[in-house]
Amino acid sequence: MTRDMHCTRLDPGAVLFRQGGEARRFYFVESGLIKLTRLSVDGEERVIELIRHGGTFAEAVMFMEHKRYPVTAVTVDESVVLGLSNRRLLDLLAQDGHLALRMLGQLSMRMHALVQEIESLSLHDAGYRLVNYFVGECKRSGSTSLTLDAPKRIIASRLGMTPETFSRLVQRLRGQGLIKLEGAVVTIEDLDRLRARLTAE
Amino acid sequence: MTRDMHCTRLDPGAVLFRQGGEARRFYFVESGLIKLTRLSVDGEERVIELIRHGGTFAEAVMFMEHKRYPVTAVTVDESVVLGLSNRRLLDLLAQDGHLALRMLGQLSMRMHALVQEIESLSLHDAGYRLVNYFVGECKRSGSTSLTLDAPKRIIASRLGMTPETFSRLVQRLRGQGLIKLEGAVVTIEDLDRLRARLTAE
DNA sequence: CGTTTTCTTGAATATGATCAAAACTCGTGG
DNA sequence: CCACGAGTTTTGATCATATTCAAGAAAACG
Repeated sequence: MTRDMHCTRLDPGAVLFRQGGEARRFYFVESGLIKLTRLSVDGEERVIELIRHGGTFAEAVMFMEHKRYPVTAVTVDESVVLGLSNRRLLDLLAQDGHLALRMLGQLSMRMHALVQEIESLSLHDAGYRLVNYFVGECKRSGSTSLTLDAPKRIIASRLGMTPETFSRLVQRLRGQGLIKLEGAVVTIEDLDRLRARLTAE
Repeated sequence: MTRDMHCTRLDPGAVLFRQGGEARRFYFVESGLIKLTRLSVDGEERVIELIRHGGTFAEAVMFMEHKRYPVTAVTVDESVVLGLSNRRLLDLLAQDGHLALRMLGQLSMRMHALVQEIESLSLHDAGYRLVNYFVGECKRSGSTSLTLDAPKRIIASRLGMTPETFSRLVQRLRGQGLIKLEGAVVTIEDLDRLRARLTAE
């Protein structure tokens, strides 16, 4: 009926919104994969975050005075997203007193992650960041292997390095017998030795 | 009476809380200057944010499940801060429905800044970040000069570079007649030419 | 298949870090 | 007022990491 809530299926490469555009709605990911990117003046693109099933994004912007998206959102895989208008969100917040607290919690987690990212970028080298990513993904899934669910060049950008560097570092880890790589599946061979790199060195 | 709200005067170098510590309260800065830093495993420190008069910090953490400070807070100058307990904040939120929205707004701004920082770190070089800082400070104050209100080594860390690099870059800008430096006061000589560096190059 | 994009590998380069030492600042006490 | 010492800043020389450019291999796509 109203247009303040709508569910859409999107092809890969579809643009949900652009950095700097007026923020009218925020999104919930039903399925698929969305990349949030930031463009520099000279057109370089950096992936800030990857959003998967169950994730929300752009919810933060709704509460700013100048409602402009700070990032561009583009689908990586075919995705189904639920969009909610600014207005609708405010209604929901009014109805449910706890929702605001839950959102504050969400944003806090997000901020925490961003702070970690900044630390990582300025205090650690690319090798560290890559290993940290592998170890982190394994911890999340509880498994000893992980699937790169986006093109490597996207992951590389997400980790703040070029595809070339990413490739070289992966090769090196392979050469040291720490990981195995079959297509998009990374298997950790020696998790302990990998973890050790994050503390010592 | 209760200890859920207290105002303190602090000498320079005082530690308000440490990264990883249990988050019991958040803070409001009456006067002075606070640095929020992040420590890497090998003890390197990176300044994430500088908080001045009127600023709040650590308010985000209150809403997370694992309430642990993600940064360390240390006074740079003598400062007066107001501390509010977790409990007290929740009371205030219950009383004032709009407060939650205002806080969401605050956090959004903060997140926006962090995203910008990540972009800046991965897409731009140190020279860009320095100029960007100068231009940004001037825009904020409306003036054509700015005072470095913290030791240069702190500013350098905030900008994600070493003191040495900071010093060298400032010298270069001076040599090009773009800025003037007298003690801690930076005067912009040629704002247009400085701004031009942020777009082109 | 042919075409396009992604990935890998190599060589050269550059930016910023590190190490080291000198110059400067500033507070303290003789 | 000057000397001293701790901390900060500047400057120089060297070095390392990651980027860039280029080209070939592999994979994805129609």
